[in-house]
Amino acid sequence: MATIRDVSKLAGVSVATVSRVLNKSGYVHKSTIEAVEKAMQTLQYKPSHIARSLAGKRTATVALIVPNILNPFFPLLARAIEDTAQENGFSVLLCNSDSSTEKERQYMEVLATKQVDGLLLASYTARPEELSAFERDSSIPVVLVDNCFPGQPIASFIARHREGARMAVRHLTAQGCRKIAHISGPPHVFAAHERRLAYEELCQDQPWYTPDLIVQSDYMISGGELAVKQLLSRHPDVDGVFAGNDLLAVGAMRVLYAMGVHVPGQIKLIGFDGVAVDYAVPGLSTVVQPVYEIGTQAMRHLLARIRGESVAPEIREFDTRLASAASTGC
Amino acid sequence: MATIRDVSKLAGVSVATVSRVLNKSGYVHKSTIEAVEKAMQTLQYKPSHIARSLAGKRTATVALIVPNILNPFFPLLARAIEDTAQENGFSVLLCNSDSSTEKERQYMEVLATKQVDGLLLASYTARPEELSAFERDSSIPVVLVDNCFPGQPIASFIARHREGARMAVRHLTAQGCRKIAHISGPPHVFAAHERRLAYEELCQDQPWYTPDLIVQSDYMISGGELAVKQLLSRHPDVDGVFAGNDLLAVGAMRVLYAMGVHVPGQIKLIGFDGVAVDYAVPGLSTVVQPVYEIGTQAMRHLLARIRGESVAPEIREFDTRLASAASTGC
DNA sequence: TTGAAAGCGCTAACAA
DNA sequence: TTGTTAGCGCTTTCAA
Repeated sequence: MATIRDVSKLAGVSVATVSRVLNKSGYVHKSTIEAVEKAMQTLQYKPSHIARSLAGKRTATVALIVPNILNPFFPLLARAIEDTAQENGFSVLLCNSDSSTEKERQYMEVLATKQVDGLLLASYTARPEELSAFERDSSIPVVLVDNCFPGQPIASFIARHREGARMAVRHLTAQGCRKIAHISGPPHVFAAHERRLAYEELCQDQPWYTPDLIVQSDYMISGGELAVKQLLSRHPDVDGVFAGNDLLAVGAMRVLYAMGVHVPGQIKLIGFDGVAVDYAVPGLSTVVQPVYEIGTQAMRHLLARIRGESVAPEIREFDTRLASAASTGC
Repeated sequence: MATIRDVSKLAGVSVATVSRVLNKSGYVHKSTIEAVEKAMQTLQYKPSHIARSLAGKRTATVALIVPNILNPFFPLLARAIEDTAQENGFSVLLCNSDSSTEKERQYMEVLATKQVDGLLLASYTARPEELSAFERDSSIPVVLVDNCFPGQPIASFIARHREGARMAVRHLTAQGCRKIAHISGPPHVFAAHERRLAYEELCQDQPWYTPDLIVQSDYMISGGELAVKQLLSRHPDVDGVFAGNDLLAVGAMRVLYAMGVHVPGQIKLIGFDGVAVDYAVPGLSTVVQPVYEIGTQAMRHLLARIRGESVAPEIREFDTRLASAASTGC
């Protein structure tokens, strides 16, 4: 592998000059530029990122920590982030935290010693103080995705879950549902909380409402299966289910199908996220988050921070969209 | 951030000694080890990966290039690889090639200058000579996943697709199918080719067989939708479909459902991969690849290569497993 | 068992 | 417009 020194010798200039043409910094005579570029060509010179990182301070690498890339929400997010990174000459380190604060902590420690230039974090367990401390100590900018801490100075990119959930419930009502249940996600997950609040807000004054129409679950298919069984044993007359996310909805759909309960004939079902839409048969109604857009914008913001542009750590919210399909009778 | 020099001063030893206790290399007196460790503690010392990489040659980072993390096959692979990497102190860079040789080439160039220690490649477009050349020029070991070049000295980890496909076809036959079609994947994809060969091998001598029972497609849901439409217009009497992968099967299932063709009553359907199983309603029969195992073993092999252990670049094959469900009447 | 010192390949003052 | 040089933080001979 040719080094900057080899190039400088071949071109008959100093390494500083080579560095200058490499970084297009400072003044270099046109003819020297050409000579240097020619030397680089013939030597097949490729600057070492490692050496650059040690000398300068940029690694051109960011990290993405997600709970689990197997949850279909995250591949789309990862893809958006990687695309945007790639366009800007950055690489992406992928980390799975399993929502364990311990694993998150470990990752962040390694990432700091690897000197990544920025961190995109999809976490529902991290505390805002820890994140601020990490930013301060490591001086690595952090951007939160799909979560936020209102009032804290942490950049966050998140959909308008409350509004989206309202759309879901209203849609069920509009489709004729008269007793709607909700399978909610983990309460410490901001999005899950928001969705549940929207359901309660719209339903709690209805004559048929009782608190145990809400079944709490995780965000997994198996959770949806379990939840809908519980629900039907408590309330056999439910005719609409707002599942906290698409995985829960798929789980619910599978059980209903197995039990011979017709969807949407007997029960109408709607999910949230818009990630499993293409897989479900029959089509699953859902509230679609603009995940790709969220990822792109989050990465753009992070890049701006990395470049030292002074961007405020605002909370950016994104509109959702109702996608109605067979599972609600559309 | 404390450096090795800070530690050496506080401990009253040289940086070389600190380096020795850091790497547990060479002889160090027990009492000095303790002193150094104490100094590291009080200074909260964390060695810089970057500096280590420049001095030594290890980055403790590998790259994973996949066509597209959105294809549900790859998150599972990525998860396996990342888990194994993490257990061994390695990080994983994620790259999406979109099966473009140009993007692959670009990534590999960047990865070489970033001096990743190894490359896991899921590619159906790369040529074996290029890979060998890359290994030689960059001295970065490459492991191929879900593809292989028989006869070439490139380590490969891949399922026994031919056998798996035979299971699929035999299962359809056993379930009573008397005219079986095949939706095949891209012909340049090794796995797709193998699966198709198995289908042909088992079906071409049947009285009902005609070559146009094979519809060629991509490996996407939309492809499956299109293919099954074509198929039914050509052969309305087909009663079994072996889809080249689960995405194709899901696409087929959606169209069949929409057309009012009952699955499995009128047509029995089976997929391949085992990645969308949990999403489909009703359950999709499929041939399950041990994707997690493949990823784990591939990463282990790569780690061995990185450590300089002399491992032969063999082709490792993995058994598949039939998972029968509602879509074939089980 | 320990230390001094020469790099690893590059950037960024500072001089010229 | 260009060159000299001192690092960046660590590893690794080579001597002691």
